[in-house]
Amino acid sequence: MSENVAAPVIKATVREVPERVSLDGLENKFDARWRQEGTYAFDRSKTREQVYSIDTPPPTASGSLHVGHVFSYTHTDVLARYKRMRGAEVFYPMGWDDNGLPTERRVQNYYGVKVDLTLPYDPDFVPPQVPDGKVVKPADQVPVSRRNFIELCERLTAEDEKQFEELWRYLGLSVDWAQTYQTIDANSRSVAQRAFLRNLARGEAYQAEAPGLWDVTFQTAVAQAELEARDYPGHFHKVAFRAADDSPIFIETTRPELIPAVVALIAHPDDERYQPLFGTTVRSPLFGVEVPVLAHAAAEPEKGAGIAMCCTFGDLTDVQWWRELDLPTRSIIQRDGRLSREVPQWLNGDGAAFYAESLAGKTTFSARKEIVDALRASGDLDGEPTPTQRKTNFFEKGDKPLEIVTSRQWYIRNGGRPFTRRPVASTGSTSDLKDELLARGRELAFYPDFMRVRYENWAGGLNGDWLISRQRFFGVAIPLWYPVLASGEVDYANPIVPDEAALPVDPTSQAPADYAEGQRGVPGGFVGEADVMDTWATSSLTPLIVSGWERDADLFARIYPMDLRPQGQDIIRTWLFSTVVRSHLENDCLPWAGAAISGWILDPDRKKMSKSKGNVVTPMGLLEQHGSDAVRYWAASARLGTDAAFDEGQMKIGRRLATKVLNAAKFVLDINVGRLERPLAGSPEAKADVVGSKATEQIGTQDSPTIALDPALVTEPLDRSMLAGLADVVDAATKALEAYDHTRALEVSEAFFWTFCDDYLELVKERAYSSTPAAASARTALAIALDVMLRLLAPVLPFATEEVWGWWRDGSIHRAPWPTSDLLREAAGGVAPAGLTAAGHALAALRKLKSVAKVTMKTPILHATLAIPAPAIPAVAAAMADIRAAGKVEGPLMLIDAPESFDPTVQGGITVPEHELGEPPAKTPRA
RNA sequence: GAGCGAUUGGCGCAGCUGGUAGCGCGCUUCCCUGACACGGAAGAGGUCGCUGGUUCGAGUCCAGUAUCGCUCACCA
Repeated sequence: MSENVAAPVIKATVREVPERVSLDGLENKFDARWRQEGTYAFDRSKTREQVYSIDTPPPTASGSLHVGHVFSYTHTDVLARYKRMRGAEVFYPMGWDDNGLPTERRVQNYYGVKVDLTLPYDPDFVPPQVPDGKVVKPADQVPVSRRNFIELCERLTAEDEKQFEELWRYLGLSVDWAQTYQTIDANSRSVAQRAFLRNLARGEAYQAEAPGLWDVTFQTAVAQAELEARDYPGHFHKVAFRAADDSPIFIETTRPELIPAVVALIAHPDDERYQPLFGTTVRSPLFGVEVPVLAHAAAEPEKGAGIAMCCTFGDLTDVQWWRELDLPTRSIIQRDGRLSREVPQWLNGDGAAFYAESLAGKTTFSARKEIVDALRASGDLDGEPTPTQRKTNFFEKGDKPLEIVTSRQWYIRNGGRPFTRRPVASTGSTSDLKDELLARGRELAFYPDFMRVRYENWAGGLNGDWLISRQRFFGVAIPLWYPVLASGEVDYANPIVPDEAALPVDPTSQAPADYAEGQRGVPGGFVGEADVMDTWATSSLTPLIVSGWERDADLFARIYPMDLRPQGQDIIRTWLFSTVVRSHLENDCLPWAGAAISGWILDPDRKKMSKSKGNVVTPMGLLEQHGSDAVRYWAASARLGTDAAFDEGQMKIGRRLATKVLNAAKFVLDINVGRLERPLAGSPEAKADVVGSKATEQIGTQDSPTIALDPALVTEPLDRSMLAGLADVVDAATKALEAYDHTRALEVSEAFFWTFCDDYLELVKERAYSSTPAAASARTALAIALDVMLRLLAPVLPFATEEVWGWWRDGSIHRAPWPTSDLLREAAGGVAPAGLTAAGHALAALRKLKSVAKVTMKTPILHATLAIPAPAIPAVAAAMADIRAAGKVEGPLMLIDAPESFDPTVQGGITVPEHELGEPPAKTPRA
């Protein structure tokens, strides 16, 4: 700082300052200008060290953006603008997550179509016209090929995406709109398929035929990350199994409809009640199936009767027992959630007849009723079912409890099961994958830091690998085919893999190399994998998608690994974790250095805002009503990781601040170009000046419209003191933003700005108006402060600050350098910030006199005595002329030492002219 | 059941490495002062959830406890 060569003095030319300032219309005005001038365009000639790259969350395209989006995206934008002003070349893309179930459902309803995998692609397909709001019943939906369906998805989401972009532009996100992607576009599909194939080649992706959680509504397997435990009412049924001697063994179950699928009864090995039964068999009620009584440590003696019925499969504990005790498989629940239509082979006699007659093809709900009735009739039900409330796993988007069915699925290793990777070059590591991923979590910077525990909880608690295959249509296809053997059987164990150069591929409509389409589904031919990947399997690759992985090596080297992932706290276990997994497996590094986690928006009742509650405000309406700067101010007032209330009051404060910025700037600039210049009060010319603004303006035109931001011109102690305070603010704001604490930065900047307006501006006003030598000091200090304060506020208030910048500076403020304290400290010349504080207190004391006397502030004070703590006396004395002018003190103003008090107070009172006091206001009692 | 946050004037929040509380809104009173009435001035209002402990001294550190929120686990 000390050795710096004096920077050239900035000379600004004031072009035009509007007569009336306004925030209205700034959003569209500057969106157009920024677009035209490419203000936020990414310069890809910059090196990795110069680049700050952001892995922007792609919002779900099929739906609408809500206040929560505005909130969290503003956080990112504030940071992006800060980094840009700090000189970084910011890579700030925007994606649209149009891949997956939400889009699929929306397209299905919007166009009234459904996918039929057997149909060929029809290039001339025209979707049916569905009137707005009409819902086409599934039976009436037009079947289309998957490729046609995907085209419709792309068409519809393109419209949504246009609207989203409009909103983001209006909000002022400094995104480079040339850097956009969709999670279903060809590049994303290529990246997703390529990454999958590489996982496959390295043994990190595998398929397995296994029992897993299944949603019967969407008829797809779901992953652990998509589960949601919800309260679900049920009943305990006390049911008798029979031992060899016909004595009853009571179990308790909430799912009696699974009795036909029972494979064992299980109790804890130490449970003395059941120890005699271990190794024996018992008969199931109604069906008379003999099942063993077994011991397993996972059985809990306190739960229910202490002995559990193990069925294939009622829950994940059943799966565990089935696996560890090597039990047979007796599945009766089908993929549609109904009991199988054929009588299971292990049933016979009366049991088989009962099944055929009363249970086959029933939903679990009706089957349960049938079985309970039958148990009651047979005397195997002890007492009546007792209601209970339990937690059950649901698919987060579903509304029926998940069932467990056995199916062939694809998995990617994520540490949920023990796995050791091949030693990797960089570390030579052969540690367990879970440990490696936990280490990655420790390596990643979380803002705020406590969000890390969510990662650790999740990664540490995984109990299975990541299931990525979905039995859906709109998604990235799993890029595989399987040979069909001569027998007609499909050889899943030996998938046919496409060449990476051919990606993306759709195995349901394209034949693998060396095969002809005519060989599809015939012996000696092939079948295509029908499943798609889950949407997270694509979005876990966003850093690779945006950075041109395997497509644009030059770009990749400048962007990846990235600097920041901003995202919501709710998807740490999904998006954040899965991205770390993919990056770790593919690139052996973290995908980004840090993750900024935004909180929720709560409505005033402290409930999470949600559509279903009908309390969602449309963001565009909000922006139009309050102005984007105001809404951004509200968002920026909440710290990362903290939930915030939806608070329009805060937006009004933001608007007030933005308006104040315009007005204060207008004043500073006007006064600098002499537009407001006027003779000192009391001089003969003063009387002539009351004519009005026209005359004043004419005076102003005498001066040059050029302002020199020259620290050497700041000579008065009060002015220097103000700049010293601002220097501290710059340092504090910079430090806060470096720590991703945008709230703190805003707070200190804003507080200073108000002090600047309320105290400093008022104190120096008279001097700055005048043509005295000290006026130049005030004017220059005002201009220097304005220049710095505008830049401090620019990340939060991009529109108001850009407006003001345009009045007197060239280029965009958003490409201007972030302020440093050097120049300010130079101008302050060692004067302490406390001087302004003391003078401000002195002024406040004078104001208080008038306020207490209930007179207007322009009332002259005839004499006053200020008691000031001794250390502050020199500063106040130095600013005496300003204090007298601002306080309109016309008579003597005495300063005396008041060691007891830290604030200046008035002693002895003041005198204001009698006539100014007027009649004391009549005190009428209030109702 | 485990973990993580939060608990400060009516409301929304700050209080960094401990020294007897700050801001904004709202409220009261006053002022249309030539940057701004989308403004300005001055006020009233809190023993910082509770209980202990460390310390000369604790919203600030430690232990426990309560309430709220979230995350994970919990389907017999």
